[in-house]
Amino acid sequence: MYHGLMNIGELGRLTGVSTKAIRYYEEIGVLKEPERSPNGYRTYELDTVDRLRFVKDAQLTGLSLAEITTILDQRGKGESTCEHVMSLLDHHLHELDSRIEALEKTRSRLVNIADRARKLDPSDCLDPNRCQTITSQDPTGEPAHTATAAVHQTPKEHAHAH
Amino acid sequence: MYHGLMNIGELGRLTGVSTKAIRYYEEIGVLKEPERSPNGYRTYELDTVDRLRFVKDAQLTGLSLAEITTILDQRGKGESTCEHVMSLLDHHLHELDSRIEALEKTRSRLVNIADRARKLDPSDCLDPNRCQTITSQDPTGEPAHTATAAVHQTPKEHAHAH
DNA sequence: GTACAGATTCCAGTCGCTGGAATGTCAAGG
DNA sequence: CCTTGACATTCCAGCGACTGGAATCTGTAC
Repeated sequence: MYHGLMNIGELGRLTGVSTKAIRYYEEIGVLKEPERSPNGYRTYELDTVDRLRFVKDAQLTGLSLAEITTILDQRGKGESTCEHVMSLLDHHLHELDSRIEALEKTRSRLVNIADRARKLDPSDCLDPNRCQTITSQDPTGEPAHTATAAVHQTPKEHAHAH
Repeated sequence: MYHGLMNIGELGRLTGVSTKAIRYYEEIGVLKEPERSPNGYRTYELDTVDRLRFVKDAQLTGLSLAEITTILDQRGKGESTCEHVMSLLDHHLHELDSRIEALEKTRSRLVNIADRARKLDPSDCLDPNRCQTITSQDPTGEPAHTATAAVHQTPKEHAHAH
């Protein structure tokens, strides 16, 4: 403990990252391969904690693991990457904005639909290939198929988010 | 054309869904298997257009294909599903809200970081396992690791969105 | 000895598709 | 008849960021 060496479980506990994820990071090159103790266990040094936390923080800002890896790699070569990081951040700020915008559009669409649904005759719901609740064309005349594209670019969350 | 039969490309053109996606929908049971013409081509009837458009619209509201399938299936059995749909919609409204909230948190975090970065000494950036720009703990004292969880539940969009 | 925790590997699955390869079909034009 | 080209078919692989499980080993405690 005081010697600054640990194996994967401890590293996971310190960083809040699952051992599965840690091994995965190693596999895709986010984390470099650690030393192994004679029994084959991975042994990490304390600074890996920092590294992993960096990864977590960078993810939090919306960077992909691939992008994080490029940052880490460039840094490893001793090059200043502030500008690199800044431009990535800028890029992601814009992406975030458009994602938020798309979600809000979806949200208001959903609210509209729910409102309309509450006023509908439930017996209409039996029509085999239509559902008033969802399918109905807006009386506002909004063309469903141009509006469609925007939100298509903002797919779903993964199932493991639960 | 006037007989209301078409093959997959035409269906795709009418709905704005790729042929790949259509076959995929069939595979996972969103669309039932169509008739085949003697040459083995799928032949769709006109009402499939409605059905596919329903799928698109339902996706727009944030429903997963699995959920859409349950709606379609229940409807096929002639059961009224308005309540079912409504509760799904309600559920997704809440989900949407928390996703938007998470994104906005991320956004403001990002803006903070960028602001702070602009005031930093670039030479600090060479420290091997830290990056002032990203890693630094907020002086506001926000505990990075509780804040972390929320956004972790809102993973990234897919690369094909471009 | 015998649990039990924790480590290792590999394989499969998630979600909603997309891309590509290898092959077959059909209509038009030379 | 042959070729060209646009369509169709199938299957296999991959994206991203993991998670879950199986089968197997290691290490410690009782």
